Amino acid sequence: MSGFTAPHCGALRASDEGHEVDLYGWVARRRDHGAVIFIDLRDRWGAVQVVIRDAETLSARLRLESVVRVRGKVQRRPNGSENPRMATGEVEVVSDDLEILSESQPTPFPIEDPEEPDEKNRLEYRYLDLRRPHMTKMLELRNKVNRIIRDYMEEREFIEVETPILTRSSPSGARDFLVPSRLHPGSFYALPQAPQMLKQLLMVSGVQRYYQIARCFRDENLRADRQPEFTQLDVEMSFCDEEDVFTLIEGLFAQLWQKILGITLPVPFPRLDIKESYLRYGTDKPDLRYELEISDLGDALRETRAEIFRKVLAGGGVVRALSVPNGKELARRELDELVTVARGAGGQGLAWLPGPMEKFLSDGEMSDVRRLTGAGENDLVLIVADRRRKAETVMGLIRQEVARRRKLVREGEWKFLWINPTYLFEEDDQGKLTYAHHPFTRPFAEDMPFVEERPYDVRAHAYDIVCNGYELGGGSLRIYDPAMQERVFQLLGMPLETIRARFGTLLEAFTYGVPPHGGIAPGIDRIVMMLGGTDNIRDVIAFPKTQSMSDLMLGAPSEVDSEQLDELHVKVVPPQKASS
RNA sequence: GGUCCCGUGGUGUAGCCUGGCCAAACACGCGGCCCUGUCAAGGCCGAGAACGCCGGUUCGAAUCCGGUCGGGACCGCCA
Repeated sequence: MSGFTAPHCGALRASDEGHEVDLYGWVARRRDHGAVIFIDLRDRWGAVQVVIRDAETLSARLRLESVVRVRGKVQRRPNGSENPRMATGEVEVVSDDLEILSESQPTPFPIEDPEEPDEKNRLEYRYLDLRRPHMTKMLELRNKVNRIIRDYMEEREFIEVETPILTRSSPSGARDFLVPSRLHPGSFYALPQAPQMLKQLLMVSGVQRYYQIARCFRDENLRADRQPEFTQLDVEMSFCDEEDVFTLIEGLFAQLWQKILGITLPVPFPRLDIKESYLRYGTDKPDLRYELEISDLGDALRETRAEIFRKVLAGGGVVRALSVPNGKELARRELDELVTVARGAGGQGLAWLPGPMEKFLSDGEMSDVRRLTGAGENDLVLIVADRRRKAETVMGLIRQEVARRRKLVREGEWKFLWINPTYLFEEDDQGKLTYAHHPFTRPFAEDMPFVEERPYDVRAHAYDIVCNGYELGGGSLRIYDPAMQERVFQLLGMPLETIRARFGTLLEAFTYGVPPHGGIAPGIDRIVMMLGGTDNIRDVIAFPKTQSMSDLMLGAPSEVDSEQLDELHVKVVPPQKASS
């Protein structure tokens, strides 16, 4: 009998009673009573208890995590010895032949211990980390998500088209990973940050409904929810409007949540203007599982005697506040910790009322503050004054931190929303106009008449989908009208050569009959994170990298032979060591 | 580029703030012995770390200071 066709350890049930089986698996636990030994034999599907008698010769070699084959009979456990905590707990397999296929040394960390091993060890011995049942579940979950996505998209007549990994540096804003060309000295391929241009070209090709579970690469710094390579459900569709995209994606999320968690998500998802999101929540990916809304105190404090506030407002900055319910009971130590959070985000600090600032505020100002923030008797008002973006970032983090500390987050809720509309342009570091998304994002036609006077008020047909404080994806309708496209490039002040070099292919393609189109790209890693109940993207990627982008298991990146470099026409220039 | 947290036997932690009682404690694992029904099995015995690395302060450092390496969280960055 082949072990491949043998029954699964974790699948045995009372109905299998009496069956003679061969089992293959790993020794998960061993309980040695001398003349009788119990082992829990684990495979991907779970574990079952095996009873071994007369096993003197073997017992010493039955090490944890060794791979064994057991032949025996499935029987009901003796009355009273059933284990309700195991799915297979009603039965056991009585061994009459046991073979050790492969012995295991003691593992660098316990496989069965519910406690998480150190991250370093997990990543160095990732193949063992993945053996932990929790991680095996994550792999299975991710597979299930992919399958549901594929079924869903196929049912709606989308076709999956693969796009190249060796491609050309693309228009989006992240740093590229480059691959030197052997045949073209001095030239490089870029790994795709997203198949953006290709999926739009597929619309010109007449594919009409494209999707791809696509690997994307961005050479930017990592976060708990960001890896340098990640996977997107890349979608593009022709002849669609925003509602089509929303409906499609809401349906997909509803199905995922239904099929995996058994939860019915209310659709459609609410929509929130991005400016409003920044104002009220201090972020473009608000967590709506708690209230805590931020208020703007600008109008109330413009003339205040409190110099810090007045100066910031006079200098074009903002003053924002958050009322903490029953915050008066916050200890001074906790306030100091919040100040540390604010400073950690680059903020100047944090003021609070009632508090030391109070004496600089008039009665009228105090009552305005209370009115604007909705603060009651026992509430504490936290205040940040800074340049707008900084104040928003700081307040957003403070809001999160307060919610976490005060346990205001309603666990178990799923607060999906669309960030929409967004705006076409942003200000860059130099105060210049730049695109908020990418230069093909379709503006609201009705907003174009005032683009000269108020460019930052021009709305865009762009959207992000957000859940519980995570951005799960984003997309837009694309410009297909050459006149509109030209206008946008002109407003951005992009030189013709730059446009041709970076977007020439797409613009030319658009002269051959381009359907109006749009798309979106939900991040699969983050979706699996949410469904798997983890807050770390490494838990849903089989072989992830560390924060410094190393693969501790394989030892990547690594140096290569000078012959390889020569062949690629690449010369390494070591970084300048700081002189001591 | 910046801020913050962590680094003690194979593993997970305690000790570090308030240096000496710490060649370092506990649990799991590991080795040996006992035990026919356990399920985190149990009992007894045993091996195993000079406390990431380098330097400094001190009569004395796991404990204080500086640097460095590694892991993590965040800001910047990431349409």
